[in-house]
Amino acid sequence: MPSSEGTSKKLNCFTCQRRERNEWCVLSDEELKMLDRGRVTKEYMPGEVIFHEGDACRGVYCLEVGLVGVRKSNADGNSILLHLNNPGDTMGYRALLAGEEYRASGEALEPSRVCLIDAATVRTLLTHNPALGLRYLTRVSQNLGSAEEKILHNATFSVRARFAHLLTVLVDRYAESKDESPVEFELPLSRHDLASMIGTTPESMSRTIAKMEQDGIATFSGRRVSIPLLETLVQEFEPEHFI
Amino acid sequence: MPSSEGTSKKLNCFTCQRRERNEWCVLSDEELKMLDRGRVTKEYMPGEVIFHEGDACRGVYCLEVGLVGVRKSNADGNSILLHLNNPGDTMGYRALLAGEEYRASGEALEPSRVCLIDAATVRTLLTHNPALGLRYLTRVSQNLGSAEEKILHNATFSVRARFAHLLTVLVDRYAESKDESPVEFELPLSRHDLASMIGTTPESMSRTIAKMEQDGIATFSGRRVSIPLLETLVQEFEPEHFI
DNA sequence: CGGCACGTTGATCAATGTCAAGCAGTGTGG
DNA sequence: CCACACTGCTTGACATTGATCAACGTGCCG
Repeated sequence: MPSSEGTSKKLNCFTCQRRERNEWCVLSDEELKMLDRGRVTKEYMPGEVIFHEGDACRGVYCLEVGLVGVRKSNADGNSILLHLNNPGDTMGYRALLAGEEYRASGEALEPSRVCLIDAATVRTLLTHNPALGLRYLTRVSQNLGSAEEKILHNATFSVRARFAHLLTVLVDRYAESKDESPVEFELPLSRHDLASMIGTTPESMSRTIAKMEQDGIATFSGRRVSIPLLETLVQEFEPEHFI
Repeated sequence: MPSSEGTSKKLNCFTCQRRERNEWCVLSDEELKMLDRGRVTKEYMPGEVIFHEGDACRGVYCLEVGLVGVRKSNADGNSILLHLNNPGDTMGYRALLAGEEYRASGEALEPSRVCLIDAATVRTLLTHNPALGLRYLTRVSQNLGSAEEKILHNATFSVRARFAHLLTVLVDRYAESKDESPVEFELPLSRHDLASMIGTTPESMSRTIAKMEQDGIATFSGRRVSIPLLETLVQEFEPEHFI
């Protein structure tokens, strides 16, 4: 699904629709010009790696079209899927801002178009426009909050509760409407990737799904999900022990 | 152990020894004056809460003396210990920078002296001195890296491996010297808190400790630990499967 | 003394990982 | 077109981990 909107012969940061949704929205025209000069756009097919854990930071990646998964793995070959990035999202900024190497890998999960903004350019923009830094400061601080939330979540919830939670997040992001019942939508992930998002195995994932179907929480057919009542799903991880 | 060094009759940000070790080191004299005006110092006994999860952010806390644990808990009453803060460390900046409420609580684990820098003051300093913002940007980005590391770590390692890892971290921070064998030092935490740092129960903690003693990894007597060989401890979480 | 927090230990059980097999769908080469 | 391999998913059997519940010892403090 390349270039659904961009029949634009010349793609650039000025005409980029996504810009309103990310940090670059604070840039002046002058700075946008600089951003555009520091940009290299590339297309990736599913499975292709955009940046790799351990690599020196090349800059900030800006997703224009597609879906990108951010993975992190340890020495034993285990890995987890930390984030899903949608069009408009930026990636790789953590490494740049921390002055480190990438500590996770970015991999296209759908055909994607990604712009790389050169590290030197981003650094120049950061010193040039303090508002950009503050913007990132807010963003990274919120990310840190979410990450710490996730640590607690993983430590104290069961696989089933974590999956229920993940499902509601996916509904929020990928379902057309979450107001009608049943809510139906297409999972953007394989079973394996679903499992690695909640830190479990594909086998446990499969069993959890089967059990939740039995309990009438949701029905699964391939990647198609139907949830009769969102409320029941939410109760899986929000115990309403108000007696 | 109050005021081990500060027989200074008048405690302030200029004479504060800790300042060199945190973000405030980038401030000018003028700005330091502002910092000092926005400061309120308070002492806490073990168990006392310094800031509380869910509270509106009052500012940034600066630990001068003592030890503070940062806890996060969920609706069911489970909780984990996210960080340990030592003199010179600052706390609560995540909430301020994200523009959120505190999402964790700070609790004195030892008698502590803590300065609170008023939120408005910090915000003024941030807009006034971009270097401070960049400093925090680096800091928070590194924290985010550690948090994501921890997510992977918790998801893929056993309780024993996680505890071994925690022990090496504690050795780094609290042992006099880690070059002599055996390494000996005093744990700054109760069994319960050790457990909540790696997301397990005190019972499992106890058993893990017992088993590691049997295996000759370390000996425990109350809070006193002795580690014959650091290398063997490290191997508990760094499998050297180079065959 | 009695109560209480802390730590340990035992017994038990549920949750989850591991290993192995099988099945459906898909593409490939003969 | 078929045989084959391959991948993703599911299922079963089993082992292991770790949580839970309960009991008990120890030291501390009123």
